[in-house]
Order: sequence, then structure tokens, then C-alpha cells
Amino acid sequence: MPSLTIGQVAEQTGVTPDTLRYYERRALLPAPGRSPGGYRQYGPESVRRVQFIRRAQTLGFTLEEISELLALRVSPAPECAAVEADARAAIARIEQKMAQLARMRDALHQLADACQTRAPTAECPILDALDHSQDSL
Amino acid sequence: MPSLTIGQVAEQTGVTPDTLRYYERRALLPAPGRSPGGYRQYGPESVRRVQFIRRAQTLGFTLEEISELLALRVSPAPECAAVEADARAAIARIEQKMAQLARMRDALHQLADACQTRAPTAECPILDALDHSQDSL
DNA sequence: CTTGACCTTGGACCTAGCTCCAAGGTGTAG
DNA sequence: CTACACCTTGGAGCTAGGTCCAAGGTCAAG
Repeated sequence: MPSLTIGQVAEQTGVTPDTLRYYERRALLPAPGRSPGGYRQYGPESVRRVQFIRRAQTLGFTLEEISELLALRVSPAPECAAVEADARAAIARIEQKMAQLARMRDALHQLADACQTRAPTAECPILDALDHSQDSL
Repeated sequence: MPSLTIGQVAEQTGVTPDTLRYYERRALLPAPGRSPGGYRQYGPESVRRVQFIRRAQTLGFTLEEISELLALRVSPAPECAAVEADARAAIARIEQKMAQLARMRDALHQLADACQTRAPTAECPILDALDHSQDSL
């Protein structure tokens, strides 16, 4: 049984054991098995799960939202349509984020290039650059 | 002088006046001019600036990071190289976020499609789907 | 069979980012 | 020259997401 202690999972994911326990309380991580002495025993998949959580956080998702994403699954027939709808809604939100990031990136490119060409600069270059790529929330 | 009161800026951006005053204290918004009676008088560009801040927040940037992005500008010659480096670094971080979002989106697509084909489902479909698109932090 | 590193729980505390007073001043419509 | 909605400041309070004890139990190495 190659099970991991909380400290090992913590080390592999770059979080503290406290954070893992916190995620467990928040139900982002399922309660793992326990050793006879009461130690948590994690399977290797927990590492992936924690990594997913951290990545999603840097993308602006709350733990609540991450929890919903992790809960999406194709179970029995009838709820399937609802799950699919949730998934497609999540996709739409993600694509919005991607579009906004693309606009920021383009604005920064304009800024960096202006630097090269020694172009004179306005009050707030990023916002101006964003204006030039057109607005859409 | 078509200047805006704090309440008008708040309404146009969907935040509260309290939040605008908070941003001012955090130096995310420059201190605006004042009426004889002490009321803040905002120019129309403040609206764009606030909108940028809110969007960037939903993309996982902290107010600190947003502040740095807004401060990037191509001033006199010597600092220009540093500014350009900052801008290019920001672009790299943004592209990482975009790549991670793309992976999430693809995973959700797989999930939604599995729903259609009534495919049987594993423990945590999103994580599995992410495995199929290959890993890279 | 002891040491030392690691684990347990519960609860207090911390930072970021707001949010909400209270007490008083402003500004415009009637 | 009143209303009344909106503005001012300062400071307290709030939620999310951790972070840090203290007091004690576990386990692998020697």
C-alpha cells in the first residue's frame, strides 16, 4: 500500500498540511482513509486533485466554484443533461476569461513594442492599448 | 466640465462608492479632483480603469499585481528596457493562464461529450480528462 | 523501548478585499 | 431657504482562504 502521509502530499503539492486539512473540511478533498493510529492515508490521485485546485485558484476561481467543477460527473441517465449544461456553462465562462486574457496580452504587446520604437506614451498605456483592441466587457 | 461623482462612477462600474474610496487608498485609482465643497470629481477614464481592475480580478490577479500592470508605462529612455521586460514577463504569465484555461475547457468538453454518448464515468472525470490532455503544471 | 520527526484536534489568529456605520457637510429642486 | 439625496472622513466589522498554536498521540530508526 503506497499511501501518502499528509506531509508527503503537502510537499508534493507545495501547500502546508494545514491547508490540506482545511480543504478536507471544505469538502474539496474527500476524507482519506486512516492508519490504525489515526494518520490520514492519501492515494496518489489526491496530489493531482490538489494541483488542480491550486491552478484553478490562480485563474480566479473561488474554492466554491472549484468544488462545483470537481463535482461534475456523468452519473445515471436523468441528471446527465443537467451536468452537461453545467459543463457547457463552465466552458463559456472559461472562454470569456481566455478572451479577456488575450486582450490584456495584446495590450501588453503593444506596450512592449512601443518601448522598442521609442514611441511617446500616453497616460495609461495599458488602458489605451485595450481601447485599440475593441471593447467587449 | 462633465465630471462624475463617486456615485455615478460606482453605478457605471457596478461597484460601491466605498470600493472606489478603497481603491483610491490602495493607489489603484489616482486621487481625483475635488469640487469646492470637497466632492470627488472623476473623469470618464476612471470608469475604464475600474472596469479593468474588476476584470483583472476575475482573472486571478491581486490588487497588487493589477497596480503593477497599470503602472507600466514607457517613460524616459533608460527605464524603458526594464518596463519592456516587465511587460514581457506579464505576457508570459498571461499565456500560462490561457494555456491552463484551455486545458480545463478541453477537459470539460470531453465531459460534456461523454454525457451525450452515455459513456460510463470514472471517479473524477475532470481530472481524468486533464490527464488525457497531457500534463504541464 | 526510547527518541525525534511527524501526526492528531480544536480553536485562535491573520491578510486581502471589501462593507458598513456615525456624524456631519454639500448641492439642487421646489 | 428648506428638503433630501448624496457626499465627506475615520474607524470598526466582515468573508474567504488560509496559518499557527498547544497538548498530546504515532511510528521508524537505533
